[in-house]
Amino acid sequence: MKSPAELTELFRRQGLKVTPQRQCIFRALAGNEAHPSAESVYEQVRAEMPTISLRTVYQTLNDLAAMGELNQLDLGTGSARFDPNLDPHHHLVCDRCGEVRDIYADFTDVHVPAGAAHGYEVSATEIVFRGLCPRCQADVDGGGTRIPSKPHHHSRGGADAHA
Amino acid sequence: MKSPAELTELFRRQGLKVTPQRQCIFRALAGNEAHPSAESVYEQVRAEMPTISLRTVYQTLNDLAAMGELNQLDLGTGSARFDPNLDPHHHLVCDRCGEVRDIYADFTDVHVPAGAAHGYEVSATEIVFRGLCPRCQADVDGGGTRIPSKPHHHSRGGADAHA
DNA sequence: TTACTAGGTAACAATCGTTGCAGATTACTG
DNA sequence: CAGTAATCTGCAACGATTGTTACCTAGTAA
Repeated sequence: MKSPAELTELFRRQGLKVTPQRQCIFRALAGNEAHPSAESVYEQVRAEMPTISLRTVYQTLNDLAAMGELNQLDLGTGSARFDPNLDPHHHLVCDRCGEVRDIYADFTDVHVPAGAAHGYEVSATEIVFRGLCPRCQADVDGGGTRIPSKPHHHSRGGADAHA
Repeated sequence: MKSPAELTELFRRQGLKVTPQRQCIFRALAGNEAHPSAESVYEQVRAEMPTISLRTVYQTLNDLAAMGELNQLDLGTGSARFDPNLDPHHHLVCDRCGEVRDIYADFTDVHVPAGAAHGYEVSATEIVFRGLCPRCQADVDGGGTRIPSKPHHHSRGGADAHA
């Protein structure tokens, strides 16, 4: 993702206003490798701007995603995750706490076998490795942060792992 | 997935009762390659049992998934999808209508590069190819079924594509 | 067949994540 | 510095899924 300063300029060029709320969100995302959920960004931003609304966070995150400055991921952790890392990469997800880590590797040879595409025009390939993070391997029964048994619902910082 | 008859026996062995509702759901899933959502299975089953509740469908699908007789997928289409196909395979998803198709190919060489696992114990690898199904390629602006993701609401079996 | 009982079912409410709205507010322009 | 359109905030609304509970029934023992 671009730097807060570059995003500021980009927003202006697009006729969008650069509000303190937005700048604060830009800062919260800069270099953020935690793949935060909207709720998580909200918590972080709220430390600096206690009156910001969750609605505004969603709004800005969606705007950034629409502009391609942010990737929105749905990894089955119950809520959308936002990834400022725009380089081609894949993910490693902890089935228990929902932590997400980036995986860099050349998987350009992974493609739909000829004849199995069913006429689809494939535009993206996503590879997700699932398993247990080291912390959860040790904490198998314990009370650590956990993804709700069944997918969907709840976050409370939970999805962002024991980060 | 096992046949309705085999599932019936399996449920009995587990001390679970085999009700007409469950058998109806077993039948709805047998050989179903549409990767239906709970709502979709509900619609299908309701044609035969108009009084069945959506709650019962969820309950049974969850039971089947817990027993490993069904795979629950979260492909970012807005709702969970259930896949009776237990053979190792991957998926092709239409970004517009949410249709899902199975892809069989040997991707056993796809793995987390040594040293990039961050200590994770990887238990599964999921590959999702995203793009546009042939129908949506032609129907780019039209009023065909669409994933509700961002736009307005009102769906009704929407996630199951123009099936 | 009949009565029993562990489970199941249906209907309803609640929860979580996310978005639609409406009125108050403010960043940018002239 | 004022005008206007874009934003912000708070809250209601929504879709997907699960909790609760009061009846109901499949499977079984008698």
